[in-house]
Amino acid sequence: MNDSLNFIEQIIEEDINSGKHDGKVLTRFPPEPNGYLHIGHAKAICVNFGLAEKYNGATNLRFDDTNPTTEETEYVDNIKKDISWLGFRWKEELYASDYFETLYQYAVTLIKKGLAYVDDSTPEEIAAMKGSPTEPGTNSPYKTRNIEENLNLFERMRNGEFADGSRVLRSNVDMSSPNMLMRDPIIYRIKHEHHHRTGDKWCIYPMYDFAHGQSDSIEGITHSLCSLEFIHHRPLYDWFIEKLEIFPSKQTEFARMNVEFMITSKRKLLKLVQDKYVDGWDDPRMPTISGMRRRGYPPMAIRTFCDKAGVAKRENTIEINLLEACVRDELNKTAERTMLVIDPVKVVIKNFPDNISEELVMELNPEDENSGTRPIQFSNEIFIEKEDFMKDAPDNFFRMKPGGLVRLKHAFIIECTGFSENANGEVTEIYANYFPDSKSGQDTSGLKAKGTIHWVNAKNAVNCDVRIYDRLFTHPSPGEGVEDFMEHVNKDSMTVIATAKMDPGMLKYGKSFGKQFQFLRLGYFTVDPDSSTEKIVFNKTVGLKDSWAKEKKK
RNA sequence: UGACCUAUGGUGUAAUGGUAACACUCCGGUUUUUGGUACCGUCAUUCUAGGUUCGAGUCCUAGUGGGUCAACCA
Repeated sequence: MNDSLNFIEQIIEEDINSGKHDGKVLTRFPPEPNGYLHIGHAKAICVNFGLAEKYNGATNLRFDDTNPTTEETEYVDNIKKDISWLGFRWKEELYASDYFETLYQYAVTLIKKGLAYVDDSTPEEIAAMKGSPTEPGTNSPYKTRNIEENLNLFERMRNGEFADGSRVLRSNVDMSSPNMLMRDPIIYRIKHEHHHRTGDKWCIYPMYDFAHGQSDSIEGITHSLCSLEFIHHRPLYDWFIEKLEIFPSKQTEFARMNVEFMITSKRKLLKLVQDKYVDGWDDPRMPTISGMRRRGYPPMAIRTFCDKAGVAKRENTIEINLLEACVRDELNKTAERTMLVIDPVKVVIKNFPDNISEELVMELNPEDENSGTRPIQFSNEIFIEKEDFMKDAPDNFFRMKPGGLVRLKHAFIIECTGFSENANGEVTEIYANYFPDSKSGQDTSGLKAKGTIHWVNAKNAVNCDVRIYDRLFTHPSPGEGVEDFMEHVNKDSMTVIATAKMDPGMLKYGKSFGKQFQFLRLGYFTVDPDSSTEKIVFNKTVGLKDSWAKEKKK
């Protein structure tokens, strides 16, 4: 597809070429099971799984569950569902908590080497001794505690003899390091908490820095890919591997992907849900994977998007245009076409016989020769889109206008002969004549219609709900330049339309959640789980490009 | 008064010391029974100052801008 390599691919190829790890590539995706996956995670998933796939390697799914107070099994299931939906398969499903005993022994090893000590200081004291980015820290009075005492104390920590927060195990590195993370970081803390997997077996839990890299090493992860914010952790990551003399996994950092009009902060997302600005984590406006799924974004479109966004180390904000282009591109190839009228007005075709209907043929997807067709019924009363008719139309308006010709998609050319309107000047009904010899596919009329519009047979049309979504935020970088990001929430991000008309044959898709359609000339839509076989609810995924909208502005 | 990362069109990513390119957007056009798709075209780019070199977007130094780091979170 593209023969230029990103910087991680270059590293991997160098490693393969030099015979490192026998040319094997093993990556990992390490979510903490305390929230829902979002577009940013999708990027990390694509990078980790994608690279492994490209280099004939594999990827472990490892839940980073070292903090029992925030983690739940419910999230584990959703995370697995999201990754699978994106189309990736992990080699092994693992948990950092699987390694608690090994990690404990690693800590003992460190203590025995004089590289870790039990600190009785309070959290406040430890913070004070940390120093600041510009000032070195100071040594804890417990830093010189002897090995025997440390071993004894650490064992008693494990045995539950001490209260939460009363003691910690710290690594013995360097309190004067310019890297704050090297200033004797805490590696074990006491938490008398129930863990979602280990239950009440443990009351001490390792910190991220003493779990993540070690887990990588235990699994034999060759390339541990993470976001840039962890770059300061790398010296520590390497330090533990060196001192513990364990498998040398290598951490490589790349920049997180930001997307215009989207937020990925767990706290902010939660606020939107709790304050009911959206209808749950899978609301189609949410940047969560479950939200995008419900919105109708195809998994392949999300993967293509992440690929096209690229991998590098600088701050970036990807235009939402690119995501929507990927979605359209995918759906154009795959979505079944049908006609639906969102804002209907009736057209009466005066020279078409009443009480009969004519069966016409509609192609399911012009981009796919094998997609087939479906029959549709034409009669003397149809609905068209209100905005496809203009009383006083300019020359560049190619749709329906008095005295003008227009093609009804898959049907006939009609000529508008008049209309009626109410006291407010709103058009209530339109009149037309059709040309029997202008039928789609067998047109012998010689007539030319500049425009083609979609329609629905009014004689048997049924109502459905259509939910139209707009951006969740009014600013491409929500929260920028204002005190509270909520100031940028778009209050009109969802419009529910209950007047839409469709062919009754569509009712059979009432339980086909996620089924995708292109409503001709309107956009891509998908069946929402709120649907039933009595009443379908469609979510608008994304509109078609609309060059008429641009033309109108001129 | 620290350390680390980073700087290429509007956006993102390439160019691995040798003609700055690709995608999306924008704008214009061709085709079209979706004002969609497809196709073609236009505009537009190396933060600044020094240095090394026959030659620097690339290497070096300094500056400037942006980002990150002081949770018993991950």
